[in-house]
Amino acid sequence: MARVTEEHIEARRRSILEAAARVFGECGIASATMADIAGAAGISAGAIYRYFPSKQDLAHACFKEGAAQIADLWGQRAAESPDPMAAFYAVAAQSFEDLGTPDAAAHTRIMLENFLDVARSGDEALRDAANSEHRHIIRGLASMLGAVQSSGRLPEAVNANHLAEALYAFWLGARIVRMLDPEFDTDAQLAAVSALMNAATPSA
Amino acid sequence: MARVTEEHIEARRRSILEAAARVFGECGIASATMADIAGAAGISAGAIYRYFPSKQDLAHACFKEGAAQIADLWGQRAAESPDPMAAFYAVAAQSFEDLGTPDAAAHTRIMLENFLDVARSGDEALRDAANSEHRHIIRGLASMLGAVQSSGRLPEAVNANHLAEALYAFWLGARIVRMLDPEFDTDAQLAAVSALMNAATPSA
Amino acid sequence: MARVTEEHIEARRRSILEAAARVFGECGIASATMADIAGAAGISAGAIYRYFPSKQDLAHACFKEGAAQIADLWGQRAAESPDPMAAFYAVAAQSFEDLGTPDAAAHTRIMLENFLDVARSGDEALRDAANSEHRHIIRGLASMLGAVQSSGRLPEAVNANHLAEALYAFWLGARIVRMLDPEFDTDAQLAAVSALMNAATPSA
Amino acid sequence: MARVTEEHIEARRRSILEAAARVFGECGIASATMADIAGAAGISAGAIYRYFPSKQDLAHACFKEGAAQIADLWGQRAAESPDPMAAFYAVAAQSFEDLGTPDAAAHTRIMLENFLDVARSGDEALRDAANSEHRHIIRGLASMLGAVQSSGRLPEAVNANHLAEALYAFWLGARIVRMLDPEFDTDAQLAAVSALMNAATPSA
DNA sequence: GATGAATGAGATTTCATTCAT
DNA sequence: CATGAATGAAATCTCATTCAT
Repeated sequence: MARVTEEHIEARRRSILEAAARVFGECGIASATMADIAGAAGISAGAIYRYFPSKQDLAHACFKEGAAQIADLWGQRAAESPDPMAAFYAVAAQSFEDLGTPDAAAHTRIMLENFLDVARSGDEALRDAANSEHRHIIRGLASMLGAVQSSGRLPEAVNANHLAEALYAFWLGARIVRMLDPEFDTDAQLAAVSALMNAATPSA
Repeated sequence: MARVTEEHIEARRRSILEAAARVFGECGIASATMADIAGAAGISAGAIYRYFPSKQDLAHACFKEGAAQIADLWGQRAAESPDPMAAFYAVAAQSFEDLGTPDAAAHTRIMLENFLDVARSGDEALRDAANSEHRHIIRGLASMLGAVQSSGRLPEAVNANHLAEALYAFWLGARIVRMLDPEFDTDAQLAAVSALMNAATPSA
Repeated sequence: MARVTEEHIEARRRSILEAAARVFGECGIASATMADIAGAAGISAGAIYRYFPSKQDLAHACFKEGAAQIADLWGQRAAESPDPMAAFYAVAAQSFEDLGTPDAAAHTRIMLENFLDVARSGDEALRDAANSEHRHIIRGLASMLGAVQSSGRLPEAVNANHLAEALYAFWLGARIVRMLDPEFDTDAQLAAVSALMNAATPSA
Repeated sequence: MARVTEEHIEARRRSILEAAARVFGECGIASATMADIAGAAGISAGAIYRYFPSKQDLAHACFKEGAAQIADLWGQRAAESPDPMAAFYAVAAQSFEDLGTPDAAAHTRIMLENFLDVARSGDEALRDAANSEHRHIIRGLASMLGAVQSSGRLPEAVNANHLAEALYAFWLGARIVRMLDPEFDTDAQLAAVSALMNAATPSA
């Protein structure tokens, strides 16, 4: 019985989280009301407080959820792809494409709102948490690029770590522009970057 | 205090705008109160309404102010620099550095909030306005890169327009990461990108 | 306090309505504050908004309540009285007397304020609604007078419809003067009108 | 010089009063703003305070202005008409017709608002002032009817004073209904009342 | 004497949160 | 456990009124 209840509780928690992500993404954290979220989750407003102590906490949980999904995406693709650079293109292309789906678009917006919150709160811990997300992805990218460089397909003159950072920044910026402008042609941009890297390859 | 000079009025308007940018940047548009802004501007809350019809309008004016400053920066640097690529590095380096100043940091945050607002409102007109900002800068970048390509310092295999878009996305993403992580080494990233482009230069 | 009975909710609605009528009647719709009404109803100001979407709507509901009471009074008396003219005197005397009670006085004031609102708003629909109230009562009066005339107790030279309108106007005007001047002797006036009608009766 | 200034001041006072009557009549005293009135009078908001100590006082002055006009109307017509009853019809018909003009309509609305104010304020003095207006007119009407009665054209069984009150109430009520419903046929009502009085005349 | 910018005191309305049922 | 009615603390915005110019 306890087992079942526990699962039930977890399921309820997830459904609230999903409803919240949908609503926060749509309206923004500040504009969304607990009643909206409760409605979207099919429960009463008061019930939410059994699962999350406050609206703020709920928003935070939404962000962590989204960040985890992104991290998964990078980690998984990187692991399963034999060609490191292909992994980057695959992940980037995938996440750009995902922006067309309402859920991923909502997560992008929540992520941005969270960045703003973190940037504004002087809270070092929050900042560190957010930054470690970036760094985690960047580290993955850097190790890919290191492998590429070792295989001679990236000139030694280029610092792999810094290029990884630049690619991450590109990926983040492109997601944002694409969020606003669906015609922003991220595939073509990826192709241009790819072409530039190929051209820079000595033997190519 | 009637019959005040036109300049006085304009100065008051500017001081409200600056106070608003400071406060909005610090707290976020939704959390900032008109009383906060009035306090920062050294006037009463009601007085603001003589200059801006609503909080929404005030926020919008702040955003346009910031966008205009950015546009100026790109336009000016591009015009005064003999070497096109140097202009990009200069603008990028300048704006990354500016993020250290409270004003520029505030404008970056306001810009992001505005992006979110625009993305959420289905308003096509708002969206177009925001996108034309991006495209304006990208066009400038693209013409720089076109010149670089004509002079043989960028392989023909790389599409200059798409690379310009990618560089813009990089610049936007880097600003955001840097906003969160002051140690994000944008100069080194610029150097890496620069090195990559040099390596790709045929004669190099 | 969830899962409250339907009756409880309806009772709460009524208590707000009564408090509002009391306060609106006392202070005027514009001067009365939602806090005043909430205080009179023994709840918080915010709670009112669960039952009425705005102050405007609350005021409108108060007016309709009062109008319904008046309409009831006319309809009921007319039906139960065998002698039509006696019904008019009874209704008029009753409503004049009621003006002494705080509730009826409040409703009279609210009615007047509503008349003003309607007269000022160019809204045809509002105007029609208000006018149909008048016409309903006048129609009742006219049919009474028609019966009187048929029985030979009102000269044919007098148009029953127009006299009904005049009596209605008298009734409305007398209510207003009496509202201001409690010594305005409406009973004596009714007697004078009655005497005039009797004198006009041919066979009398 | 002093003379001219004094006249100038009086003229300014009047123009403010007229503008206020227009605006108060249109919007209601509570909704009208001092800025609206100032705009209508072609001066600044602050300037009004040189002529009237407060909005409340200005509203009161407007009411007195309107009351004086009505009193003039009754006094004048009564004096100049040889046939007393004809005077009543003339005044009534005139004031009903006037309701079509914006100024008279505005005054009617202001009068009603003032009635409400007076009824609500417990102020005995205000109440007495308003009531003496009524009584003044009623007294005039009563003396007319007394003359009619003396000449044998009104049965002794009818109390002239009370009938005068009833006619006043009719006149007031009819003005209000007509204000809302321009098709309310006050002339026909007057004719019906007239027919009734004729029918009641013994020798007729 | 006139102006109109500024103030400051609300008023309506909205919600996150609590807690009786 | 869930519900949703109620609270209470803002926050935006409006104006009558004042007073420096």
